[in-house]
Amino acid sequence: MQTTKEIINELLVEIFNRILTIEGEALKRQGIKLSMSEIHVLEAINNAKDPSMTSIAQKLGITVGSLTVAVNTLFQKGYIRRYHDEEDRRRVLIALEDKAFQVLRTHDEFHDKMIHAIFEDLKVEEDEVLVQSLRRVAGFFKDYPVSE
Amino acid sequence: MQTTKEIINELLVEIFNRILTIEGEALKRQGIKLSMSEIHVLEAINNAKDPSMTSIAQKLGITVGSLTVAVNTLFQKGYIRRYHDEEDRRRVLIALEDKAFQVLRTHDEFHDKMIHAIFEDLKVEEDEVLVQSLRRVAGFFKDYPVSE
DNA sequence: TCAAATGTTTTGAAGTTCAAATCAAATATA
DNA sequence: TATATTTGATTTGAACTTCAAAACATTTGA
Repeated sequence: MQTTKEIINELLVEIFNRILTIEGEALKRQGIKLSMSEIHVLEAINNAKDPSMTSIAQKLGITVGSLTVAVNTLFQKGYIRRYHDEEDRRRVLIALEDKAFQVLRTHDEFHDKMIHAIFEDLKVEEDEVLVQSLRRVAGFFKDYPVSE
Repeated sequence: MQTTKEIINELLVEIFNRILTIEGEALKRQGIKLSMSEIHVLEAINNAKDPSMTSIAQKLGITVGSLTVAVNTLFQKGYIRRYHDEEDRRRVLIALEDKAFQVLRTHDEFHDKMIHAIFEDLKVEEDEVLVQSLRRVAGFFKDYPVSE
């Protein structure tokens, strides 16, 4: 009999990678020539209250230098544009092009379908205890200090 | 108010990455010069019923070629050894060296502590509904077809 | 003003992964 | 039994992701 810890461990080690693969393959099938990490960058830009390099990099948990590299290619491919903050011209702000919004919409649709399939299979949609527990787990990690 | 889907989405996109980072940093603090993916390879070897290249690569969801590369460096570093299956000399079997068992023990201890901290914080240890739900979620992804 | 701090980019290196080519051993078939 | 095919693994070259350190630009503070 597995303990809760072992199940959580399994989720962390195996499942996460599998989901990334599934989503990556979906992108390919849909003819979208972006990797999952590029999608994550676009998502972070989309959700950013403050769309500056530092702020987005922090959300993604990568260095600003790494983000610059990613943003360079996304710009080349026409998914984003850069502009300077007029208040502070050191700051580079990023905005999504229409092309990016389209891709995010398509990706969200797939993601929703996948989650929907899970719920259909598991019948957990109305499971209030699960919802509460997951919310707490998510909250826990959200606030967990990322030493740096 | 977030929906269950949004919470799951958050878990998938943000939280798992964060956990990988946390665990990776713990390795560094402990003076272990291995990446999380190398740890995953060692774990897969450790748990393998059939410790052959093909079988381990399949568990990890990577190609056998990629695993060969990983195994080469783990061998260089003295964490594993290779030998041929005497029944079928094409097959290469992998075994862990003591060094690897030590690292896995240390890693497991940290992982347990982390999970323990979560449970202490969340008080979900005896939450049977959560356990059942997580088990089903894990099971779902385990069987999800990885098209290849 | 100019030194320090802050925000970003560039660069070089390391790690991960894949696909394709190659090699080695086992199995099937003529 | 020879040899063609299949199966298991390795090698190689390329792409991608990421980081750290150096460099650059702008702002802020003494």
